[in-house]
This record gives sequence, structure tokens and C-alpha cells, in this order.
Amino acid sequence: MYKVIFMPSLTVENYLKAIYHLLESEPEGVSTNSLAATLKIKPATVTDMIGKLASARFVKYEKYYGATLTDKGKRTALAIIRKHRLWEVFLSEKLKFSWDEVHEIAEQLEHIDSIELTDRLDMFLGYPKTDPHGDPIPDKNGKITVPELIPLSFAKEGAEGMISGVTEHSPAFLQYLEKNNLTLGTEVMLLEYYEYDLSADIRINKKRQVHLSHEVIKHILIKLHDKH
Amino acid sequence: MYKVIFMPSLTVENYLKAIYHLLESEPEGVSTNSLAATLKIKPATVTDMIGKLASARFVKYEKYYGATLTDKGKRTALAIIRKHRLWEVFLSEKLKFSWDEVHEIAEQLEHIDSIELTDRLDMFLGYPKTDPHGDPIPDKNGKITVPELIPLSFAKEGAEGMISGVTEHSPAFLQYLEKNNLTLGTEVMLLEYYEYDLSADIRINKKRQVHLSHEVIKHILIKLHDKH
DNA sequence: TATTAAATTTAGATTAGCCTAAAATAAATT
DNA sequence: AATTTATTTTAGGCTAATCTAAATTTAATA
Repeated sequence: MYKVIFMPSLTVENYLKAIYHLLESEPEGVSTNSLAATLKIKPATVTDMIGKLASARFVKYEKYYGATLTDKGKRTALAIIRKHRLWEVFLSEKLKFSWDEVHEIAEQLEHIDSIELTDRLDMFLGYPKTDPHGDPIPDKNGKITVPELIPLSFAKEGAEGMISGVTEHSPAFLQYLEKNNLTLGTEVMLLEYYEYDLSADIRINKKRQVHLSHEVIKHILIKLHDKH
Repeated sequence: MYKVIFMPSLTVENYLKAIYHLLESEPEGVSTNSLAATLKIKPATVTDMIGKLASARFVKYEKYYGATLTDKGKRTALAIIRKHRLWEVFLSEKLKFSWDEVHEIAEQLEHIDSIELTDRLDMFLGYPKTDPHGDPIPDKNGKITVPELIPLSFAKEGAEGMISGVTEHSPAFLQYLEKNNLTLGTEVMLLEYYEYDLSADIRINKKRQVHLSHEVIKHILIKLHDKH
């Protein structure tokens, strides 16, 4: 039988975080394969570890049908995500790292184990609501308020909104956005779709017009403006 | 034979740091036993690891006669000590942790691997020269300037100076100093020694007088005032 | 529905970092 | 100088987290 895990190791923390994020697109249960892909390890390794996580009641697991988080697992995952995002704010606001640089360093900082440190950092930063990519920061009780955002690719022609998040965090993508002034807070209006490749013309800050591929607009999240 | 180590793991970093500090009192070579004691592991484990560290040219090692650091080992150790002390300054100055709380958290933060982060943190903190305990911070090239300090227990009767460091970092000791206003920057004068137990009377900030045990004064470092 | 393909699990092996017990060496004491 | 004690090393084992190869189960296709 599987050994019981007490204090979650760095490895366990990374599994839980990955499961949490993957549940977004696989709510019924995260597959062994997608977990292996995100963690860059072999599926066989994942199967074994998921068994241990289930024994320690971090996940609910049915053989061949994927894993979901228990309350305990969700709590643990959210604590790590809270730390990750707070450190990202620190790196961005205080140390002036660009938004494509913060993720990698925060991957390390998120594992620092001190609730007191996390809470003081939160205070020092002025209790930020979101990280530099617009992702919401869970509060100290693990409560997370997910803002109502839609992908820019879901906007109707003529719709206006503000860029408020992204669903792709690779440096390449973020640098692309930066270079095209598509940063958080930017006002955008969807002018016209091109059916054949799902690309679109976008007006930026009521001035400049750009043409963006579907690949780009589907990863930009906007907050729609209320209609008058 | 031993396997060669490329990127120093967390464990390796802790070995190198411990060796660096122990070389202060054992300059001829750090013994297996004292290393085992500081790292809270068994001597047999240390012997094995020292062999690996020697293969990777982090230490020079002669069986039964202890280990010393190579230039490579020293460089690596100083990089960790630099990070440790910079984070201590951050915790103390920015997050308002007391000087007895910073060490434990910095033990984790010192292993974050990003030269860019370290250098930006250094800048953010205003290039501090010392940590909250008065220990000097190596610069980005690993250069460390050790200030000329003497233990308070070495001062002659009548000598005056400023508390500028400690050689004992336990929370208990630091809290004791705090409670007695014996913090960094405090002016002290050695009034009189008591031969039978090596304790002494100390004047604090030209006002209050206290009686301190040898155990205490030997761990307080002062910068002597120039005589006029 | 039978077969093939893909995903998942099982079985057995490896590595880093630790352990205990026993053997070897160095240091201290008589 | 011989013996005892302390330190260090060697030898053999264990665990967490990984791997590869083979077996099993589910999903897709003919």
C-alpha cells in the first residue's frame, strides 16, 4: 500500500498546484497524461504519486479516470498559489521585473514555508487583489474571488472592454503583448472577425488598430464595459 | 568512486555554508563530527558527502583530517551567505521582523537561485553593508569586508565602544539582548570585571549600568572607539 | 462488434541523501 | 610504549521520486 504523506514536500506541492490548474480544463478529473506533461515527468511516475496523494487525502482518485482535489488538497494548492502571486507582485512592483520574468522566480519563492512571512508580505504590498498577469490572489483564508472575464475571442463585434488577464503565461507571449501595448488596463474594442482563420481587428485605446491572430485573442481576457 | 555534482543541490549548499562557518573555529580543516553536529545528521553521512564534494572540487579533503573549501567552494558558500544576509535585511527593514526571527526564514530564502533577483534585492535595500546582526554582506563578486570587532569580554576596564555584532544567533540570546537594550548601535563601556566568574559591569549609553555574565559578553562584538 | 490505438497502470530498477553497525584509524591515558 | 577511548570510515540498507519496459484497460476505428 501507499505511504502516508505528512508535510507536503516540494514535489507534492507542485503536483497539487498542477492539478488545481488543470481542473480548470478537466473538471471531471485530471488525467495522468496531462499531469505528466505539465510536470515534465513520465505518466508512470504520476500514477504512483497520485496513489500516495490519495492515501494522504489530498486527492480523490479513481483508477483510469483521473484525480480531483479534496478540500484539504484545494486548501494546500491555494496556499501555494497565494504565495506565488504575492511574490509576483513583489518582484514586479518592488524589484521592477517585467511581467514575463516574474513567473519563473515565483516558482521557487512559492515554496517558502512561513505563514507569517506570507501575511506580512501581503501587508507590505498593500493587500493586492491580483498579480501582474491579472490573476486573483487568494486571501489568507484561501478565499479566491474570480473576476468575470471573457476571452477577447468571445467578444462580439463592436464590444468594448479592458484587458484584465491572460490565459497563457509564457515569456514569448507576454513579450509579444508588451511590444504591442496589449498590457493590463488597456482599452480594446473588437472591430471585425475574419472567419477563415478566426483572427480579428482590434482597436487599442480608441486609437491604434491592429490585426491579431486567434491564437493571441483567445489568450487575452477582458472585462466587458457595461452598456449604457 | 564518487559521482560528480554539477548544480549544487540544497543539501550541497548547506554543507558548503556550514563548512565555511566552521572554518572560522577550525581553520586547519572542518571535522566530520562538527559538521555532522551542525547539520544534525550522522558522521557516516558526512564522510560520504564530503567525498562527493571533493570529487566536484568544492572542498579539499584528506581522510581523517577534515575538509577545507576550494576557491570554487568558497565562492559558492559566499553566494549563499550573501543571499541569506540580504534576505535578513529585507525581513527586518521592510517586513519588520525582529532580529531573532529573521534567521530561520532566511535559511529557506538563501536557496532561491537567481542572481538577477539577488542583485535587484541588493539595490532595493540600498546596498546594505551588514545584516540585522551586524554580519557583513558579501558583494556580488563575493568580496566580504570583515569589520574589526572584538568580543566585549576582551575589552579593558574603562574601554568604550559600540555594539556592532554578535557571535551567537539563537533567538533566546537575541531576545535577551533586546530586552536589555543591548541592540546594535548601543554605546557600551566596560566598568569592571569580576575575576571569579569572568562577569562584568557594563554602562549602557552613558546611563544605565548592568551586570552581564561571561556567557553574554563573550558573544557581543563591539567596535572600540578611537582614543583621543 | 472486433480490432487497433491510446492511455494508464504495474513491476522492477536507479539515484541522492540519509541511516545503523562494524571496522579502522587517530588521540588520549595509564 | 601499550592500552583504552574517541573519531572517522566502510559496508550494507532504506526511502522518495524518478525512470523504462511490459501488461492492462479504456477509447477509437474499421
